[in-house]
Amino acid sequence: MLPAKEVRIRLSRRGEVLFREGEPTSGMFVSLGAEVRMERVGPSGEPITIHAAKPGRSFAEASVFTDRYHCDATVVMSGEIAKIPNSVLLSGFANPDFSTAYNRVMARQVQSYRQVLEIISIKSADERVYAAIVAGLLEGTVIMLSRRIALSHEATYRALRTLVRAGRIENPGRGQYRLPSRQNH
Amino acid sequence: MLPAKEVRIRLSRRGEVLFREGEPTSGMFVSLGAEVRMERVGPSGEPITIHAAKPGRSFAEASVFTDRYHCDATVVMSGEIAKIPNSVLLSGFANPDFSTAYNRVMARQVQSYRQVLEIISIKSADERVYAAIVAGLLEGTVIMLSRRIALSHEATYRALRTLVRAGRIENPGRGQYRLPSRQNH
DNA sequence: TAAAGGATATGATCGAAATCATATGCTGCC
DNA sequence: GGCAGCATATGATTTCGATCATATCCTTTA
Repeated sequence: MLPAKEVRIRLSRRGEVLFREGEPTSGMFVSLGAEVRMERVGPSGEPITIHAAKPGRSFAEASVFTDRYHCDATVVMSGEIAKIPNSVLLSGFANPDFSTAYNRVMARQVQSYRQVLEIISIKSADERVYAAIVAGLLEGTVIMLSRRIALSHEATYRALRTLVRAGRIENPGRGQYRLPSRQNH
Repeated sequence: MLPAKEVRIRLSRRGEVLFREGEPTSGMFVSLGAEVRMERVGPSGEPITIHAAKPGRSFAEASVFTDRYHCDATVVMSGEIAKIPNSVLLSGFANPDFSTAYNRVMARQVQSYRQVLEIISIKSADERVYAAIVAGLLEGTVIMLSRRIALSHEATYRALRTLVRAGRIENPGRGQYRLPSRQNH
């Protein structure tokens, strides 16, 4: 739906700076394999992380609506990154199909963020991990899950163990966890 | 940009419920003068504030892509609220100007959720509260802030006190907190 | 104007998660 | 094959936020 030749895909190396706070905006990005951290410096000069974009996620979507980037974007894990120039995205809005599809993506994002937000608000580690598994957040390693739900990985492992012992989840093999197949009608 | 006659504007009174979790979606809303709080009840029955929509802000934007509302919306301050039916919004995507404007709103939402997510991931109460203030999340009461950043209000008050004592924020009056005006060149 | 309810504020105690520590299994790679 | 690095896993200790408790201030309302 977007002109493919306008979307540039580049391999970005760890340490590379995609944009800095205050620079004129040029476009939004979609990480294909890289991990990018966006941060601002706080009033006392300390870095404040705004967002950590992982592979498959987009970032700087608001670029097209503002004239300056409001944070720094640094590549923390090398990988490919696609860049969609402001002009391309803007002209994409003239296409109803693109507009609808893009908005669906954004709406999903909002929903998923709300869900994670809710899960993180659960105080008990056991219930938090359980809710995360129910929500399908256990993709990849346990450590990645633990970071997603703002819990130490030790606490996450312990919660998983507790849930297994309580029969609320299954542990078919080392490092593998899943909801029980509900034969229990 | 949208057919005016399709957009219903109503005066909503404090305490009125616009929609409840689980109800079929009928449309999204834009607050003109009202303040609306969206919350869900957590697993332990405690209210979790998802979003507090102030005058000029829209909410329930995902309505058009989902069939059920996922939270309760209650009017906490009387005022006018516009309702945009799903069908109207969908046809609005045919209009490039509307698509662009609407996307601006969504991009802002995504940005704000990401930021809150990062802030909640900060373990230290002091740093969490400080980051929240830097992010401009201290609107309304301290208790509302504490719920937004998933911290008990007692811990939030204590963190505020610590930050004031450390000179990182100012406390010009009871219940008032703000970043220092940086005369510190 | 008095009462009620909510926000602000802070002290005391407790428990759960963070942290530190250690060990093993697995995978990639030189 | 052997080493390095990372994920998995769990024990021990500590710390910090949750919780309970209490008091004042302020706004609303009866």
